[in-house]
Amino acid sequence: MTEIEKTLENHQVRPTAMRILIYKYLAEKEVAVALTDIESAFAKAERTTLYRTLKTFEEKKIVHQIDDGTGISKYALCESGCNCEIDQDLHLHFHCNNCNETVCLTEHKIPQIKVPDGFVSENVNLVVKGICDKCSGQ
Amino acid sequence: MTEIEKTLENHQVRPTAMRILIYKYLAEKEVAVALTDIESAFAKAERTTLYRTLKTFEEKKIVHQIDDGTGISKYALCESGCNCEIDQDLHLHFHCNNCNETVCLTEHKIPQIKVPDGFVSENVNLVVKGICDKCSGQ
DNA sequence: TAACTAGTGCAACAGAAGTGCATTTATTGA
DNA sequence: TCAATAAATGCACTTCTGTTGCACTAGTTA
Ligand SMILES: [Mn+2]
Ligand SMILES: [Mn+2]
Ligand SMILES: [Zn+2]
Ligand SMILES: [Zn+2]
Repeated sequence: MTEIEKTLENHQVRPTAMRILIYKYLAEKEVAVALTDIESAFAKAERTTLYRTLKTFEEKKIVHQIDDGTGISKYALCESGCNCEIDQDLHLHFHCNNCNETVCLTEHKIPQIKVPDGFVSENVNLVVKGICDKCSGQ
Repeated sequence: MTEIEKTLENHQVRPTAMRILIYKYLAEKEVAVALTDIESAFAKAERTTLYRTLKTFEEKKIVHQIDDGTGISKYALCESGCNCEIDQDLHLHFHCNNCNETVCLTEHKIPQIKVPDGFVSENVNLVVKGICDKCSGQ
């Protein structure tokens, strides 16, 4: 049993061939991926299967969904520092206006946000847009 | 010439009947509105007209678009404190998980966010989700 | 092995966003 | 004032993303 298979089972996800492939793909990418990205990477796979795999991964906290403001859902593996389970203390995301890629900045936590009286904050989504390290050329 | 007509012309938007109505609608609502909201408020109007009116308003800085993470674009009038023009110093938005409405918290500015070396921050989108003042009951 | 459960493939649908083009309305200037 | 021009609107259609229903297959369990 491989490392990936163990990881999946730890999250109560049965390690099917497709799931292992998708997990590998996500692990190799350093950026958040959209469903269509996976779709074009696995031309032979069915879109629905990929879709449901992502949903399962999300539900079982293997990946977290990212709303980067493009209108397209992105997904990235939850790593240490992700803290998806507790829905608190989340990291921020960076979307590059040049290469259009979105990355997790897991080491950058979202600061405490004050809201007016009467409002109850449950969670926070923070996306910084600009130029990423690869594109800024430095 | 009414106040609204003046406002539209100040932004280089010709004050047609439809535009004035939509502006009024936006001004009366305290929450951010989606295209479909306007659509149902003006049953007789054409969706494309409403769509293009919002685009024009956005382009001319009469409204700002809000991405609240629901996947549906919302729009709200730019007021003093909005600062859309300079794409900096923006306010945060609050999305209620109960009533599903999104409001501008114009008085609440987005704090300065640090990004890693090599990354250049151009703008920031911050959405707090939770329970709004009306729904929290206090 | 039989019964059951989970995963996959295929088809179809829904909603939002966007485009092309003809028609109507408003503006301009001869 | 009226023709030429430009802007706004209405209608039809398309694309894209996400989502669901259902039949079939593979895997698990008793
Ligand atoms: Mn992330
Ligand atoms: Mn706002
Ligand atoms: Zn980039
Ligand atoms: Zn509410």
